[in-house]
Amino acid sequence: MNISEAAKLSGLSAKTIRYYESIDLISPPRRAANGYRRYGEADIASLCFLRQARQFGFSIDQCRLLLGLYKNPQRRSAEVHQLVSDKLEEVDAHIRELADTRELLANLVGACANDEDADCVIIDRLAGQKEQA
Amino acid sequence: MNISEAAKLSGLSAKTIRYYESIDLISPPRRAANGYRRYGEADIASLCFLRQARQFGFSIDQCRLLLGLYKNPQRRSAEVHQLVSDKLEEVDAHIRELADTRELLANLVGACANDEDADCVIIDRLAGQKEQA
DNA sequence: CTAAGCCTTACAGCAACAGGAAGGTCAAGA
DNA sequence: TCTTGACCTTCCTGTTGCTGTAAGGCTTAG
Repeated sequence: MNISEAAKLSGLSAKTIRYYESIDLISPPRRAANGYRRYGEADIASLCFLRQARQFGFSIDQCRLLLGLYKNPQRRSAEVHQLVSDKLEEVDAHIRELADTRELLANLVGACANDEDADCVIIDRLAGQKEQA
Repeated sequence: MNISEAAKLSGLSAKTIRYYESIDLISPPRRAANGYRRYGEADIASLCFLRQARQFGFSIDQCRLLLGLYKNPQRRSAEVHQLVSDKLEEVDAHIRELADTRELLANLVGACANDEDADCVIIDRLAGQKEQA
């Protein structure tokens, strides 16, 4: 099948598929006589795998590792488990960071007069000099 | 003062300060006879303001607006309030998204045998075809 | 005189694509 | 047969917010 059908089946865009090929994330597919890319079932499976992994938040490099494990029948599930728990920690850290930011913002929102005056606690706080902490 | 002292006082890097100038986020400072940038107190205040705003998660474009309000004595605090509540919603949305991802990952981690076997529920789930939902 | 430590500009690169230009190909209809 | 539209190809640019590096000039101490 051509790239647009591969895109439809995998849920990725044709652009993305070509991009994945350009960075050697997937192997180059066969080409038809006219130069068009031809994809088979195994290709589609890899593309679906990648779409899922990306949706789970894995970076391209992490996807590279996961795809390697996916294609390797000699893998140990412990390796996969390790990758995924690392990712989980990563996401947790990110959430904690955002939660902190969220609290700071909520404080600002609560402190602002929200009226027609020029006085603004938010501006004042943002203007605070660098703390020596 | 030269750029490196401005950097120290503001908490930004010299690179970042030059970058902010290049994208017209801050106005170009005066220059000494030798071509070096010279910064004054008002410049430092703007730079500190920007560092704080960035730490609060505001994008460069949002910082542009905030800085405009900061420098405008005719501002209405309601405008500032609006910008910050929008940002708060943005961050909340991001957190919700990450929380969803986190749950999915936690599920995977829990379901994996985590042993020397090649069988791996994680791989199986990631390999699932595109759902028609 | 030279070496360190500032400063300058300008270009390349990161992630993960999306958009668009310029052109080749293919199938269907008038 | 010609044309139209929908495919396909490659290549280049832009996104965000910088950081790194190169290649060179200024300044001050030894």
